[in-house]
Amino acid sequence: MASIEQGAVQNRLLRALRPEAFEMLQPTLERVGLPLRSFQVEANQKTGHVYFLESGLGSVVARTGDDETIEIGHVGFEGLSGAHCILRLDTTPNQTFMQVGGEGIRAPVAALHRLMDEHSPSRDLFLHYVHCCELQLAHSTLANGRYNIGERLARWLLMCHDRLRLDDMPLTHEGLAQMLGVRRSGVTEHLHILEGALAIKATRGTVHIRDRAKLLEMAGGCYGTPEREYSRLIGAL
Amino acid sequence: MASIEQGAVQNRLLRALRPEAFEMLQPTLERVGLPLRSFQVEANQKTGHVYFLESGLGSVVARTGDDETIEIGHVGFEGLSGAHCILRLDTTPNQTFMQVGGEGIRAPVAALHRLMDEHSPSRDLFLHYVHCCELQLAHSTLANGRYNIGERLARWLLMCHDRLRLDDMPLTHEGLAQMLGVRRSGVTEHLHILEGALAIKATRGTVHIRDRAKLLEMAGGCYGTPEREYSRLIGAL
DNA sequence: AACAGGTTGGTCGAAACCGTACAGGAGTGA
DNA sequence: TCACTCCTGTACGGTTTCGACCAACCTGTT
Repeated sequence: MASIEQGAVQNRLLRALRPEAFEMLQPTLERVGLPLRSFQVEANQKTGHVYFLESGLGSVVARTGDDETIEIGHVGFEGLSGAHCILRLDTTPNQTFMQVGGEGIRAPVAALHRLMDEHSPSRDLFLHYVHCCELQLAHSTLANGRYNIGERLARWLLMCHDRLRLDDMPLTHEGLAQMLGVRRSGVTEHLHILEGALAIKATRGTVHIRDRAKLLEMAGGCYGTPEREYSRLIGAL
Repeated sequence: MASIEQGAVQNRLLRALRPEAFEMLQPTLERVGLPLRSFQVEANQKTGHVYFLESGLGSVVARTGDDETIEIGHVGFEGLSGAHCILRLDTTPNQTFMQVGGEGIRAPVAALHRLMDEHSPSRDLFLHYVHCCELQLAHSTLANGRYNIGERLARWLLMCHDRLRLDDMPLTHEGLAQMLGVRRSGVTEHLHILEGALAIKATRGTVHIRDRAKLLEMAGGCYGTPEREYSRLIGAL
């Protein structure tokens, strides 16, 4: 296995590590493929590795007692899956899987903990990342409670666009509906509205971002705060 | 100021500390009153103390760019306000204030950090608490996205009941509406339904819990997961 | 060329929820 | 006692979203 150099890494958390910290982690790192619908974290099962995404999109999903589900977190090259490990937990009731396939770099949880124990700037970096996730989640709560489908959809597409860095995003209406927790045909309808405003172009299995500014406008105040906090604390994407 | 003894403390986090850890914190602790609507955390302003609640109920609220707000967290004697400090941040865009007045014990943030640095079981305790907050928040997202007002109201009353340990809870329809992010009259209507089911009795300014089991039933799967995780990780209430 | 499976477009009535408004009651202070 | 404020009950029309459906369509496989 070729060794992994910090300069060649896409993941923003790995990049944000100081070189000496990266060196500590480096021997334990391993590049892995992350195919569509593969799981990085299963509910209530011990998590052995954290996955620093290089490409693709991961979704963290929560489930209630009566099997309702919704997306509660979004992971791309700006983050990692398995954030509960940062909080010294080996299990969580939530699950994480790839919504859009990609690849990543994984590290054993023990190596992450060693780094956090021995290097406080790195510890703070990861803790701050947890805070960003929490903020993102807070704004999902806000979005679900106070905004309509059109605004939430625009927000979701923006968040996805941030993470995939592709104008052609491989997404289906059905997938979007599951993430947003709404009806599939509701998504279809609102995609048409966004398309009518020339913000996007939707074709079978893909959503093409045509005018990001327009999309921002249509998301209202629903998008933004967590993103600003991320760039303040961890760095611009 | 009389010194504070661990045995006499109501707060579950302070109680869960090992005695030697409590001793480290003890000289910095200070009992304070927490009147209705007082703020413990202001948005984007430096937080000097964390507040371990002894009684009353705190609400963490998020706000979007266009001034929509919603409750994203609930704090009572089981937790503390200022959880972002555990993540080594001195500010957060969210705010925390007392929804029901009470009292608490505050500690300087620096003392909290010292304890977390020098005593890893305490560090883990606080990190686990952050995880519980995150989980609670995740389920608020889920509730707002997938459950109707009646179920969300029942969930909120249960969470409040857990934290206040009072059957007569001082709450107004207006206050509930703001927390849930719905119309005031929607709350009135659903309180009547809960009352019709003999789960509660609502009088001016108070909601009386009459049949908690009934309330659990009416909340559906909307309530429970975060609470179970709290008792697993930190201890039964 | 036919087929199967996944994806999209669209419809229907029903239900939930909203914004707004107003009136009456309960508590509070002058 | 009166005036005032806060809280609660209730109503209205209008909008959003749901649940359930079906038809059409695209894409790769047989």
